[in-house]
Amino acid sequence: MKIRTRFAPSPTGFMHVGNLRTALYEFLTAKHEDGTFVLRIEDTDQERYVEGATQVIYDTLKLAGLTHDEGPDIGGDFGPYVQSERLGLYKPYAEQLVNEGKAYRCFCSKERLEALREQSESGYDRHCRDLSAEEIQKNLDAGTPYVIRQKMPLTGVSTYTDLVYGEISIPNEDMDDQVLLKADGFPTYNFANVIDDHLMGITHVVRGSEYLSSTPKYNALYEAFGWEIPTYMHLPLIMGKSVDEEGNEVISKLSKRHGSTGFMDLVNDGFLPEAIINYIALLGWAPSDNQEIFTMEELIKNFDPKGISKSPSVFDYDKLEWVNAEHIKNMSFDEFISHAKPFFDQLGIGEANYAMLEEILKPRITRFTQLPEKLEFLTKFEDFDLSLFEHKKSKSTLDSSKAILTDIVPKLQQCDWTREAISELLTGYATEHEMKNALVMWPVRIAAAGVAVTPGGCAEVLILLGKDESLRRINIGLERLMRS
RNA sequence: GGCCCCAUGGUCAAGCGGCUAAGACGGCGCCCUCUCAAGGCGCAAUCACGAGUUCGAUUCUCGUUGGGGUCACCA
Repeated sequence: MKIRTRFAPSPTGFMHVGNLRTALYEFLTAKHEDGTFVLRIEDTDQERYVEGATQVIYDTLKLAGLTHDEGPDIGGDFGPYVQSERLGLYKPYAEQLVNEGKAYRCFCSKERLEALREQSESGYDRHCRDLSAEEIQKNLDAGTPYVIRQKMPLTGVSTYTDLVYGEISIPNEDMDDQVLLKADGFPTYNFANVIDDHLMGITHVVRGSEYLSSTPKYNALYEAFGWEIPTYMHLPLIMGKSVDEEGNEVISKLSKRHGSTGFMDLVNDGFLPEAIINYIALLGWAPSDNQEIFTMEELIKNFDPKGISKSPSVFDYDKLEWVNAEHIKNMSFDEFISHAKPFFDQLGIGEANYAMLEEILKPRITRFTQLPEKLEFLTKFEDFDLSLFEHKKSKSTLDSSKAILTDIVPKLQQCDWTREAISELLTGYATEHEMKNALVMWPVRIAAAGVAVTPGGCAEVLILLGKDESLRRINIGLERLMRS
């Protein structure tokens, strides 16, 4: 039988990386076995409805490369895939269980339940579980609102096997008679979930470990209907580092206060979707070899639930940054340029120097959003501190700079403006005067760029600036040195 | 608090009764080098604690401690 997994998010308008990782593992579990990945929108919570939130889900999945095979937008044989369009479907199932004596109507008021919860620390007292037929009829006649609860076993232990955590056992007495149908006739989340998963033929339920202890409740439902229980795969949680009021570093479940942890936030910060996917795949899972950089195809091929760990893992921005840089380094020339072009355009950089830009920038950025800052010297040139000309390691001083620039400017004016020619000119000058390259390169680069740090060396800086601008800046620098 | 789960360096982690306890990120140092990166080399840093089982425990069992999750007519 083909594996079928589903991603069942609530449209909240925000896709947390934790949810995204769950979706990723669901996707990988299915695709590794050539199975089917289903998208189901769980939008039954009217109060939390957010305009356009469903679109955020589609956009995120598309950008992340988690393409679903069935879903509200593309259809499939098990629709509808939006829970709000399935609302009428659940009640008959609940009533079936009532008729079979596996569930019952509970007429208890919310006030009673609340009071109950306050005094006894245990759950519902099963007050309505054994009402007589007369009592039930009386309540029905009186129009008392009711919910439908499932009769849970009173004694014994429920056990199931999770693919990640192994055998999990829960004492039955700890399980409440769970509500299946609410007073408004709508199903509870748990109930709808089981019905939908069964009706949609879901074989593997992949979800966060917060469901570990409530899974026996789900199983009780499958059993009541005589349905096959799916394979479970619970995932360790993703944690974040933050600082508390006292300034101590604390580690807790990932949330908004841990910076940008939404997928779209990360993308806006310059992280590549494929790098984010790569990184979160590694959060809580390790391949059998030591591979760290993966394409989606490789993830699909290598994914194995055996490598999923049980303990929570901390989201590490530094490692994400590194993964992102690796993906950039693995890009082809065209890929690199297509990502960089918007920034180049913005800075007015033409295609002429693309080849060189790719070469010098690729190993120097970890995110494309750093491009404007790296190239800022091209458009911004102010009077800089002359001490920049001093550099111990190159043995560069104000005097040496003055002398070398004076010598070099006329030669540069005659020079062909190519990388090779400029390099040859400068190294040739150094050799001729028995100087280290550094001594002559340093002042030229500083004078032209006006900043200490540039991507690429002297020749590259001069090429990027162009002959006129380079000479203009170098002359300004030289004049300032003369005056000092 | 009850119940469930988890526990290897700062972080991600390999390990599955015998190892000098992998690897990666980050940190530090050196090399390369016209700056900064990239790259190369190296260093520091981990089995939470206590009992067992065993010839031998990071590995198996129990307990302690710590962490997380969960206890709705919310999803």
